[in-house]
Amino acid sequence: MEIVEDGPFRYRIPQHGPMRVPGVVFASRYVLPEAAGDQALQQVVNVATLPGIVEASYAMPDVHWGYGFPIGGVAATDVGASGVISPGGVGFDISCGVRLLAAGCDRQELAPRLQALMDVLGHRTPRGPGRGAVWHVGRSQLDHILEDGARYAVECGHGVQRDLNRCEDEGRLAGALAAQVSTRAIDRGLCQVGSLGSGNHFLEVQAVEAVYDPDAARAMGLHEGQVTVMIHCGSRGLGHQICTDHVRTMDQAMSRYGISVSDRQLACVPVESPEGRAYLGAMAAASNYARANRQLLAEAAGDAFEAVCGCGLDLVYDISHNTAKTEIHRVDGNPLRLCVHRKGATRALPPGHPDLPHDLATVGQPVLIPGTMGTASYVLVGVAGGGAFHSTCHGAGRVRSRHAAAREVDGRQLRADLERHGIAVRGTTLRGLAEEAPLAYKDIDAVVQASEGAGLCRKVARLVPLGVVKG
DNA sequence: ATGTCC
Repeated sequence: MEIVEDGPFRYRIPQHGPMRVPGVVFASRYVLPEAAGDQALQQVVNVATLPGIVEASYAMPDVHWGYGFPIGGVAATDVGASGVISPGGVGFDISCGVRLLAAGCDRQELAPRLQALMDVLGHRTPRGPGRGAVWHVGRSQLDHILEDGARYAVECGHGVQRDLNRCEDEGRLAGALAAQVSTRAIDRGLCQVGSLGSGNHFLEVQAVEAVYDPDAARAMGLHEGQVTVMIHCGSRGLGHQICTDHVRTMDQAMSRYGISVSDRQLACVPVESPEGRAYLGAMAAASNYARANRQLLAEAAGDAFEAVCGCGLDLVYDISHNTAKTEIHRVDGNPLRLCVHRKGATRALPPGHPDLPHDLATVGQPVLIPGTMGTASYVLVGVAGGGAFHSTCHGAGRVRSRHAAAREVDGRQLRADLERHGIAVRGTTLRGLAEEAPLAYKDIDAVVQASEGAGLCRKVARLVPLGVVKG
């Protein structure tokens, strides 16, 4: 495959064959080979063939192989030109995302209480595959969650209005259609509201190690030495089931719209079709479920801090990195209504954007980047002129399969190494720990450097782990 | 990511 270096941190895959647009990969020379090592770049090419795609099939520096679309992929389709929506461009974990909370204490104050805090957090945070939840709800309450997301959780007393001001979409994605969520998806969702899940999901207690942009950090409520909590999780079995259901529907419906794709995992239909509207309605419902999920976990973490440390947690921001959104963007000078797929990619709105909370209007939108377990995480911010429809990376990006990582890493040794570095671990299985070993991921510092170098975002702060509750 | 296959 031909790849042309177009500029610093920017590579292009020229349009060829059935591609409707070129591929554009944001990466450094250091990060690119890792992306090219698997099928991810072929997936960038495959996405470029989808009906209605505009500008380019984009890949962020953390790109890696995924279901149909690469993880770390961004693709926008022109809704008015029969542009398509594809569940594979959102991912199985619909609205998977990150919430960052700022604690009212610094790391020195926390140090003598860290183990006790981790014990309480470990005890109160449902995790692992299957059942277990902070909030036990019935069918009618679940319908409200699907409709109103974190807003409903706050209405029920699980948080305060300020939380919603610091959530993407104010904690509620409009357009949810509970009727498009199958009974099986509902059943899976009932017993998981307020739970981490497994895999790379986690709750981490961190400290702000470095501040690169003091003004932005101050506006976000962050300073050097401060303790933070990062929660990374999604829509659990409910979102997974919705993806499964609608991929099947679209796979069967595609040919009626004259669409054929090279990979069945790219199943898609026009945004403006009954099947497209059904998926987007169900996807919005799962998004709201994920946002309520993070709201409930944050409330439980705040209770743990109050009990052990005598201080609370304030929300910095909550943002998803697996979504499809209808947005207006200029393409070749013309404003178009686009369906922007971000799969393992984070929206990064620039200063002055109308969707920002008013107290962050001049700062830009916080972008929350979870690193690999035991390494750093980042707070970034959107910048003016950001490419890929104002998108950036979402994390380190996997470079080794779970299987390979588990084969190469001894979970017991890894846990001992983390503890030796002062990181308290409240984990799940040792195998689960081994699968998330740092060697299975790209270097988060290199990914963030490439994202910033490509002009997609700017660094605000670097966070280091003090303790981790593993999903 | 996921009651890691209905």
